[in-house]
Amino acid sequence: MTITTAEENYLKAIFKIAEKEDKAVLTNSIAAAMNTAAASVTDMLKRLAEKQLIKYEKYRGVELTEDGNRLATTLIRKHRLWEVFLVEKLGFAWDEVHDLAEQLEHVQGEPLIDRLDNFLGHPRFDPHGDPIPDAQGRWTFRQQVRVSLLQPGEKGILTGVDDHATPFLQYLDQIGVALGIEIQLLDRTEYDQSVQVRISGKTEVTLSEKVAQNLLVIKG
Amino acid sequence: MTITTAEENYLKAIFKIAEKEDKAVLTNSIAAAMNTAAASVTDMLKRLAEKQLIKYEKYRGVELTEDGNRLATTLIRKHRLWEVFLVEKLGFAWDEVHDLAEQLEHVQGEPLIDRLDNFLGHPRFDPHGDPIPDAQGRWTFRQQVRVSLLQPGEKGILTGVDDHATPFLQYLDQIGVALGIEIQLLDRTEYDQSVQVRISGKTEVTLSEKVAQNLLVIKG
DNA sequence: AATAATTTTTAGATTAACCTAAAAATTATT
DNA sequence: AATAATTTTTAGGTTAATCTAAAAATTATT
Ligand SMILES: [Mn+2]
Ligand SMILES: [Mn+2]
Ligand SMILES: [Mn+2]
Ligand SMILES: [Mn+2]
Repeated sequence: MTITTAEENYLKAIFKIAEKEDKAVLTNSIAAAMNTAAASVTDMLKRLAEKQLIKYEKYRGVELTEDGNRLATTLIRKHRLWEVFLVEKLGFAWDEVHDLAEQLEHVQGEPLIDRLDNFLGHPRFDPHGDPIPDAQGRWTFRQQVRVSLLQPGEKGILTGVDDHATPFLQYLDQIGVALGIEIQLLDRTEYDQSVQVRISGKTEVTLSEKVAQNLLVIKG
Repeated sequence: MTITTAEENYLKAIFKIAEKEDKAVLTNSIAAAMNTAAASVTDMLKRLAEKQLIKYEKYRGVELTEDGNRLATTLIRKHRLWEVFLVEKLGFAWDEVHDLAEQLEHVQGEPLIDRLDNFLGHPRFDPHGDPIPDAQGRWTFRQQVRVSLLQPGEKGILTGVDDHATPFLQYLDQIGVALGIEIQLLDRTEYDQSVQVRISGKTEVTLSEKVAQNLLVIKG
């Protein structure tokens, strides 16, 4: 049984939606995530169910089977390892790698990804701070908190971003925010919930609530 | 106008056939090279002609246009650069990389291949000794000769192999033949045209005519 | 509970890339 | 030149992946 690129992409989308909300994943959420018509999703769900990669009940939504989960996890592993390669080895910026990784993740061949992992030194996080499951599909969890939830005086190390879109990442570059830096919350403006923060113990900048919500730190 | 993976593969096949024989490339040669039915080739030729990537005259065969030639050249460049990456960086053997490169060559994105080329140090030849066209599509030519055509006493440096199949490459590994080694022809047996050669000034082995025909050296 | 709104599925098409079998064109042989 | 053999194209189908529009099922509201 062979699995297509389209099928892989659906499995990944289902995995990511299920990650957030723990109910069954509905047709429309998938359609939204994949930018396809709901009818196309129904079509694909039938095929995936046929291949035992999801459990599908008409009108009730879907759930990944163990096989489906394993495939989705591997795909995410591949995507994130390629992103590390593109940034660490080829020198791409963190806002430039997603679309390339979307293609590279579908290249088939187990030895390839194992050797790539080895070449990169078994990285546990990708350039956006997202965890990379290991060859056995195990995840690394971290206790992260949004900058928007810090109390004045509290600080943390930036370990992730929630929004991966180019304009956001380039904005962060511009104000000197990168993974690994220290962010201290100085003050919060009640009116719009914007926050003043100190970056790396030096620069002070104001971040909108939206920006602060997309920055994830480990406190301390 | 977007180009599909299948289209790219046809262009490459046409390029490679045209490389050997200088007449127009016929439907059946393409069908043989691609392992598809002749009718499928005709189908594709119409599409490629529609896109101005080939000049196609019914029953008369095809020729690449300038656009088609450029795309085929780029595809070969990508294929061979990825092969260098897989061998040099990931440690694959030279007989293991072709199928992976067949997939990787279709990953879209100009900056990717330029950065990869740079990362690899602008290699001019792939792991099988085949030339890698540069970013402008220029080829490096070398004056190579088959070991089967050497005179007794003559020697050369192995710079290429004509057959890329795994069994052949593994056989070469086994007898200690690799790119860059010196091969000296000691004697030829008239009966079956097999040759005795000295490898790296040390080992002596007998090569069948078929093997000797697939080894390319630069004399001297 | 009946009706309205929303979500999901079905029905029917389309496109790329393949296929087999039959027809047409070209090339080789008598 | 006529016939036979070969090559190529056309005709007609299939499958995966998409779409729009209509029908059916579920959920929300009166
Ligand atoms: Mn990504
Ligand atoms: Mn990422
Ligand atoms: Mn190859
Ligand atoms: Mn090669």
